[in-house]
Amino acid sequence: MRSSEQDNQLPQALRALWGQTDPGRRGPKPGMSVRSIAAAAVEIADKHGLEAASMAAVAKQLGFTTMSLYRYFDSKSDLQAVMIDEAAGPAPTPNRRRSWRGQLEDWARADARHLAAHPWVLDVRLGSPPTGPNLLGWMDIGFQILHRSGLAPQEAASSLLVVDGYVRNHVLLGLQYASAASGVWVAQLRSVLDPDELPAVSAMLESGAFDDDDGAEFPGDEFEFGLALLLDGIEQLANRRAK
Amino acid sequence: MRSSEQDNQLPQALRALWGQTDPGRRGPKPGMSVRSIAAAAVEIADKHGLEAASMAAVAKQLGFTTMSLYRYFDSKSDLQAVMIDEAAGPAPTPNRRRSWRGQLEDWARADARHLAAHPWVLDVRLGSPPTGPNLLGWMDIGFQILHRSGLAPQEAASSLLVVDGYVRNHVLLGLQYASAASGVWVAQLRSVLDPDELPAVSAMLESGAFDDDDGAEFPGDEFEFGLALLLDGIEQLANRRAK
DNA sequence: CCTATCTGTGTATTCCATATACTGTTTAGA
DNA sequence: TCTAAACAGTATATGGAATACACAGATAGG
Repeated sequence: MRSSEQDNQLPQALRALWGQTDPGRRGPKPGMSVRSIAAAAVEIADKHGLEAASMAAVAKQLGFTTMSLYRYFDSKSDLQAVMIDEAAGPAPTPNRRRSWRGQLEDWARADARHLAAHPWVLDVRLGSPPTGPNLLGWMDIGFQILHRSGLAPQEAASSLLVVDGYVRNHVLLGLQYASAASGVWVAQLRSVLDPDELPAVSAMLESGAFDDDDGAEFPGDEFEFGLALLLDGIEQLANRRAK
Repeated sequence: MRSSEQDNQLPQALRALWGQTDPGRRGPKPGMSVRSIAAAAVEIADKHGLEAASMAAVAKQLGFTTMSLYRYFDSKSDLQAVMIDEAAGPAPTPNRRRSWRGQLEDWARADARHLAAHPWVLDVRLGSPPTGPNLLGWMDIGFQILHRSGLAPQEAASSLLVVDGYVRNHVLLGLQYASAASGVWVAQLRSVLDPDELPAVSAMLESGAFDDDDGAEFPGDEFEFGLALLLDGIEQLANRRAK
């Protein structure tokens, strides 16, 4: 029981991230910090996946006991919320020379690179929208860019979510389809698929559209294809608004 | 060790779904089936979330012991793969009167309704693309629709993935933002945000773009907005192809 | 200086996925 | 018809996870 008044507060760990530290400091100084713990957890997740970042593993990495972490985080899911913010890092600054569309493309590519570097981020299921400084920083930059496109606030918000959603999904699917197991997947399907029942998928399989093209840089052509699709749509809307 | 020859096979549970049953039936008849187990698990997940669908809980629901399930599934993640297929159900048949664009809209809306009915589906992290009959059925219908748009196979595949990704993300965000906790989230942000550092997010907050509009039907306007954006892009591409 | 307050520890609980060995059943083949 | 192989479901055990709770020592405000 921390604050019995109104429990609509942010979790303690998140408040710490925003520098909100209640001054009543009596006992010993903390030996760790919310950020340092999250950083250790990120390191583990980067190396061995989200599952490996258990409370015990993180604590061990820092040389403390498992339970010590609970002085900083109410629960593991709070830790993960901060991990995500930590992994995101500060938002990229847009290149002022470029058009809003170009800037939004850059934003999306940076987002994609970040997710590709920390794929486990996609495994974390948050119960609420982001509340960490870094993630809100990304959001802020995105809104700034779209603001200049002339879209109404509502539309800008929706558009950014669409772009972010696209990026997340693309990276996720990329991990699923383009992995080394992709050839395996195609083979598995072939062994089981009835071309009469699922003609379109079968045809797609034969067309080679699903075949491995690894060795491609990231973000690659597929990514740009979909992104352009989206931005076409947004631009069209913005032009309509401008008239 | 099941088949030591080539272990690029589908997991036993998935093969069972496709009716591939190796005939050597000697012992007693199975008292359950891959589908019935998955159905029970879906029921639990629908009611109490994915976490509640533990092997023990599912087995208990069916009146068997935990370990009995391992006769049907090699691992829990296999179970979840089948759960997703089970929850998806058969793909919707497109309305032949509508244009391909209209049919694709319908497809996306059906997808959204399905996900909203089984939100836990979004929590399942699959290591590979779908391999179940129902999900491939959805895929097939989607490809059929896009085939009629005149897009090349590669483009059709990408486009469908983009649409599906959009739907998934929209539902996910919908659960996060539009939940009853949304007002809470806005309040939390207000308590912590510095309008000088994050001007665009702050402005967005004040503009009311994030305020609760629950009681809205699903899929709602937001959904249609983004979907139209996407389809505009796809249609443009298809027109370019048609020329 | 002393005591409330805070940090980190030790221990225990509960839940989970899953390995392994076992019991009993069915049926193919002799 | 007999019998042994193959199979269904069970019992038991292991190791790992999150986290509750009570405590030991440190620190600083009064």
